[in-house]
Amino acid sequence: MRETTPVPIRERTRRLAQTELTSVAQDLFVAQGYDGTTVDQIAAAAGMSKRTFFRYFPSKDDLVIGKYDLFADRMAGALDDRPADEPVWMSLRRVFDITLDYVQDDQQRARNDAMDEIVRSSPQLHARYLEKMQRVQELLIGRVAARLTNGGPTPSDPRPAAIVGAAFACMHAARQAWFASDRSEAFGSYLDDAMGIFDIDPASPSTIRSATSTSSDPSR
Amino acid sequence: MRETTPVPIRERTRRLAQTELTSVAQDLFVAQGYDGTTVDQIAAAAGMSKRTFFRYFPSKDDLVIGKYDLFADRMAGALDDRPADEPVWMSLRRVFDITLDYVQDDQQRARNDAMDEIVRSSPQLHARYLEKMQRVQELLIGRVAARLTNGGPTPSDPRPAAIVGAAFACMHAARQAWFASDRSEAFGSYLDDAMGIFDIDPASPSTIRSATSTSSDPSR
DNA sequence: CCCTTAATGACACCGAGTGTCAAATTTGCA
DNA sequence: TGCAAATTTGACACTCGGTGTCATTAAGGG
Repeated sequence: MRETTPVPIRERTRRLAQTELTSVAQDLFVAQGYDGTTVDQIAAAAGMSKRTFFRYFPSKDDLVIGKYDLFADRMAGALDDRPADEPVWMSLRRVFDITLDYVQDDQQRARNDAMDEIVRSSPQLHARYLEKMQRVQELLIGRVAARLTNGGPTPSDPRPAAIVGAAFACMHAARQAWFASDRSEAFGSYLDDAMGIFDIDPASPSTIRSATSTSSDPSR
Repeated sequence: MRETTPVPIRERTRRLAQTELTSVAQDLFVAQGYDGTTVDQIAAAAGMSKRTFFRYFPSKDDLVIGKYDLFADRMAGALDDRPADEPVWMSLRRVFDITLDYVQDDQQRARNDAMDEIVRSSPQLHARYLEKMQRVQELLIGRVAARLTNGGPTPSDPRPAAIVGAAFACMHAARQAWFASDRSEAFGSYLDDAMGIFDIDPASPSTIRSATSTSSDPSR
């Protein structure tokens, strides 16, 4: 079928170096903290110079949060795989399923949790994590918008972004709650609970309303 | 009543210097961009040294996004002012009203919009903005949780965070849509539209469910 | 007017990134 | 295998954000 390697050898060695750096860096982070670890240390531990490190990662942050880019593509693909006539809210719930079986073996899971802990520990990293998630949402918003208005595009419609944002808020809330729990219950249950609050299909394509209603506050 | 000045003179001159710095910096930002403006330039333009700048602001970022801390207190206070028996979703909608009359005179509004544009232009700033918003939400989540479970506290309940997060997602979506529009319609209309998607009261205290339901995907 | 206290500036320093360029390495090709 | 081109790497210097230190200066209070 393919005579040339689908992933050229350049790229493969490159990724190898990246995973090596990530692994080495992670050990240093858990030992000294994120801010307490310099790029020089990481590079030296991986047997390269600081300058070379920045040829593999655009920044120290990206070593940690770069993986979320793959995550974005995964979710977008998962949404595309959902049947077009499925209610959007349900589709999003199903898309979040890929966050469940994202980790299979315990070895990988432990490393993943360690990285998440690092992200949570540094405000700097957490901020960039939120921004990455925002970008993920933007990918999905376009698709949701296409579903809702399967015809003439309705510009400046807040509903797609609201729906996707609300879904992510639910996922985030479930995640927080699950982390705070004893983890005896499945994460999916928390997700169902959070998203179930808004369990009616929030916006069926038939009930498109125009932005005309203006509510006033009676108690002011 | 008070013999001593409620805001001591030290603090007043300090704030004066801060607003002066903010004003000067903003001009430089619009002229050269955020990243293209160094702290040295800002400090020099305000007639002080770099070191002194960092005595007024902990970082260059805080000069821009520091104001959102006040915003957080405002919103928390606004939520406290809502009647306790009001549906939570409605209360949140009302809390967002303070974002509407946040800007009164056009002069201030123009400066505000310029700052928002700066925040939007820099990924760095945008990330920190999102993090600030997260902190605002945490303030509100505690209050919402207290409302929902007015009795025994239910730890690791994803619903308060989900509700608040969803409300903010709606506000953010409305904001985006409004900015993308021709601004002929009131921002409040967009907000009503976005939040109206989830117009049933999402979680009345009487319908507290436990995290036991586990949905399965029939189409898999 | 003096004395205490706070604000400031100058300086040195650190860490994240970036540009540059020569040396080393790898790859493709004969 | 051998050689030339392309790529990778390391070393160096530099910028910028941010911090610690300390002597100098300004301010406030009696």
